[in-house]
Amino acid sequence: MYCSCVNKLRAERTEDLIALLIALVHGGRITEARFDAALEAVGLSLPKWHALKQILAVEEPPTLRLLATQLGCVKSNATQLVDRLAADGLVRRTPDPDDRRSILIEVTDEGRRRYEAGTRAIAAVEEELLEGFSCAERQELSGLLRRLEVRWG
Amino acid sequence: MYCSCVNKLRAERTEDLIALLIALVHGGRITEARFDAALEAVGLSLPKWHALKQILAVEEPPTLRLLATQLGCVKSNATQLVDRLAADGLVRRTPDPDDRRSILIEVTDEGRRRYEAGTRAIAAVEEELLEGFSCAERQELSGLLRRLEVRWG
DNA sequence: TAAGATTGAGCATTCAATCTTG
DNA sequence: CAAGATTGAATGCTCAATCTTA
Repeated sequence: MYCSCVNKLRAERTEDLIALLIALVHGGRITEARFDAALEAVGLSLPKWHALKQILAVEEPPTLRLLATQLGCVKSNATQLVDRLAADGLVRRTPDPDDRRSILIEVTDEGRRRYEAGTRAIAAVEEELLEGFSCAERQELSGLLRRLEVRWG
Repeated sequence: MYCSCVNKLRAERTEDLIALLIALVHGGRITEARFDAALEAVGLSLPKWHALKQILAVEEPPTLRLLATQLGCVKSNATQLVDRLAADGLVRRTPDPDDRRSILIEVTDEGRRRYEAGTRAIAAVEEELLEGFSCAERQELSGLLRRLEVRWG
């Protein structure tokens, strides 16, 4: 018997499980909201910051296809995210000289400045959010989340 | 010194923190996606199921205002969620006899059946998602998430 | 036909403005 | 004017269909 929970009544146990996973969804959402609030001060959002991070992470300007893969989303989402970033003047679309079907995404100077300011804003919020957690607890949480992602991601 | 992490280089430590919190956001998202996939089979989504749960949780049909409070969202979101639920025939708007500004939200018979089917679908997915986690680990994760919510929520 | 990108429709969410009623 | 509800615009995401190029 792998878990002593089975001694509980079935209904209670189900409630506990729902509570646990709903808490995980909720925890993710409030974390995202905190990041967004911090990034708003520099004119970014978490998806926008994350996209800039991925574009800057590769040597050559990535295609939309590659960006979507890096972000773990569908192509059309990357298209629209780049639309919004371009409207903000943070990225630029350039044609791919090697394949006329593709376009390459470049980060502008302003985009790079914004990304760096965003990274500082994020770091500050992280300190605040994890303030009450010991190193062991952080590693525990990190390990559990990593296992979730490996199993389900 | 509350955490041995401080011995790491600043840059590495920041990366670890980002990784942890991004993992939390990601874990919440993939959990939500799994719930949504399971609920799709019964014609629901996680927000719709959650709304039905909250409406059924109170004695008297709640106002939109109360529903928004229960769901932890703004009024306009509750309005539109109820729009979609009503379009599906799962809830019904009725005027509040005590205050002509308010409307009350009632769950239809079909709505109640859908909610119960959704609850069974969710329970099945939960078993699957938490299969590899011991009771102690579940309690650990639950406790950490609860502390996050208390501190940030 | 395949692949890269875009567009259109829909869900879920927020904020700001508005309309009705208290 | 306050409060309840709605509407419109925006962000962010999905899927299905389309357009262009390989």
